[in-house]
Parts: sequence; C-alpha cells; structure tokens
Amino acid sequence: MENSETIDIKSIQEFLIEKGINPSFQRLKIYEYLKKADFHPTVDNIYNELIKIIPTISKTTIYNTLKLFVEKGIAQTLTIDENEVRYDCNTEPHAHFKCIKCGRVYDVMLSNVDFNYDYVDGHKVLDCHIYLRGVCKNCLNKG
Amino acid sequence: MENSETIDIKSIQEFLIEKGINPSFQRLKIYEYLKKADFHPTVDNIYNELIKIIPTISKTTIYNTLKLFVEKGIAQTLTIDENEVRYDCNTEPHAHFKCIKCGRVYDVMLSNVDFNYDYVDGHKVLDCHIYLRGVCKNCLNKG
DNA sequence: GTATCTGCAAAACATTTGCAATTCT
DNA sequence: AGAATTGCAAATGTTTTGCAGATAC
Repeated sequence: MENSETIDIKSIQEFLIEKGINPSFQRLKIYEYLKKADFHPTVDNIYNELIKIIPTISKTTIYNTLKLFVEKGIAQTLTIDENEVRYDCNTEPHAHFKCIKCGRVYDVMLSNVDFNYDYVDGHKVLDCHIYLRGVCKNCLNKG
Repeated sequence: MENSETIDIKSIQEFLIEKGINPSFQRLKIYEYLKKADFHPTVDNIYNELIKIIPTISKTTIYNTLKLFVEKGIAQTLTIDENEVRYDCNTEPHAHFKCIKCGRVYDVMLSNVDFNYDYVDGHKVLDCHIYLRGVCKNCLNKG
C-alpha cells in the first residue's frame, strides 16, 4: 500500500480488514479509487467514476463509506474551498495546493513547516491543515 | 480601523467608500459586527445578531453583502470545517485554530511560518491558509 | 427619475435519514 | 436465519436566484 504502483485489490482487502472494516466490493472499489486518484476526488467524482464499474451504486453508499473511512482514520476530508468537500487517503503530513484555473488539488511538501504543533497560544493542537491557492505549473505553462 | 477599540460608524463608513462600497446601513452594521466578533461568525451568527438591531434584515442581504466584501478584498471566507463557512476581516497573515469542544475559532500567530510563499513545487502561490484543530485553553482548564 | 439596494419566495444543491430490499456467511 | 450492507426516496439545511418593492441621490 506504500507505493501507488503496487495497489492491488488483495492488499486493499487485507488493509481494510486490518483497520476493522468489512471489505465489501463497494468499499474496496471506493478505497482503490481514492488511492489512485491523486487529485483528491469529491463525492461526485467518485460516484461518476464508480457508476461505470458498479451501475447500481448510490451516492448514499459513497457517503456512508467515506464517513466510515474517516472514522477509522484511513481518510480525511479537505475543505480547501467552501461548497466542495474532497477526500484524501494520504496519511503523511503534507499541504494542499488548489489551482484557481483548473481546479485541481495537488499534494505539496513544504520544508521547515511543523505539522506537529503541540501547543499554540496555550491551545492543545491535534490536527493541522495547510491550504495554498494559486495557479499550478500546468496552467502557468499554458499562458 | 487598525485598533478594534477605535471602531466607530464614521470610520467604517469612510473605509467602505474608500474600498468602492456604497455604505448602506445594512452594510455598515454587517462590517461593524464582523470587526468586533473575533470568533469569526457564520452567516447565521451575523443574522441572529443583526435581526435585533434591524428587524427586517434578510439572510439574502447578509449573503449579498459578504460576497461583495470578499470581492472587494475586505473579508475572506474560512472553511476550517465542512458545512460551516465563517467570515474574517482580519487582513494580517495569521492562522486559525478551531476548538473541537466549544467550536470557537481563534486567530493565532505562528512564528517561523511563511504565509507569503512565492512558488511551491513550481506552482505560483497567491494565498495561504493554515487551519489548526484541537482543544482550546478555556476548555482545557474546564477539564 | 433612474440606479442601486433590499428582502421575500422559490429554486437549486449537497448531505443526511428512514427504511425496505439485498447480500453474505 | 440473522446481521451487516446497500440504495431508494424523502427530508433537511444552506446558499443562490428571480423579481418586485423600497430607498437613495
């Protein structure tokens, strides 16, 4: 599961079981898609992709499954923009960059930024998100 | 306008005109409330407060006005949590901390964090948000 | 008198909930 | 059969839109 080139259904199945999640077909496919879609898909993205493979799948199942994944700690929500919740299953500390032209969301690694704050201004910190917005290198090249 | 203790309607009026915003009574009151409510209010917070002063005010006006403020660059949206858009008119670079117990959102200053990234991974950065979540010092003290 | 601004009501969306049908063992 | 899972349809809640009346200059 460490390398995106080595994703296969069997290892995802073992991973979900290990995390206490019954690996139904729908759940396997949702996790598989999350892992390989590096642009951090929305519920709609996931639905529109999986309906091709599982014609009976419903958005309710996508919502239920993502909620379960978040509860079990194997995915997190990104709310980099209002009215657009995205999902990420990359568990390493990283920041997110959203392109205001093409809308894509990229993972970025920032040096000398501490994602593991302990206390700030006396508040106990449990979680840290860094969101950047701008124009991505693809869109810059297009003019 | 620099110091929260010196807010008065007249200076807000001048400020809005300077920014190209016609200072109607509703707009003045919305900006005034935004300036003094340091917990970063939601549309609902603003509505519930201003209905006391302006009994005929509608949420549509709040939405319209906030949209205008964001367009004119005198306010920004915070989407630290999904399903909850908050507004901030503090224009200095700062991070936001949300308490998972009481729900309050605090401004926090982080040292050695650069809010003015120029390029990251080849992407042109225009905007940077840092969101922290945890338990605030008030809630820590309560046990 | 004309532009702008306001606010009601309806529409548009995303998400959640209740529940019945389906699937798995 | 029994428990978990799925998915439809309805409900909920937030934000947007259309438009008519009010307000300001």
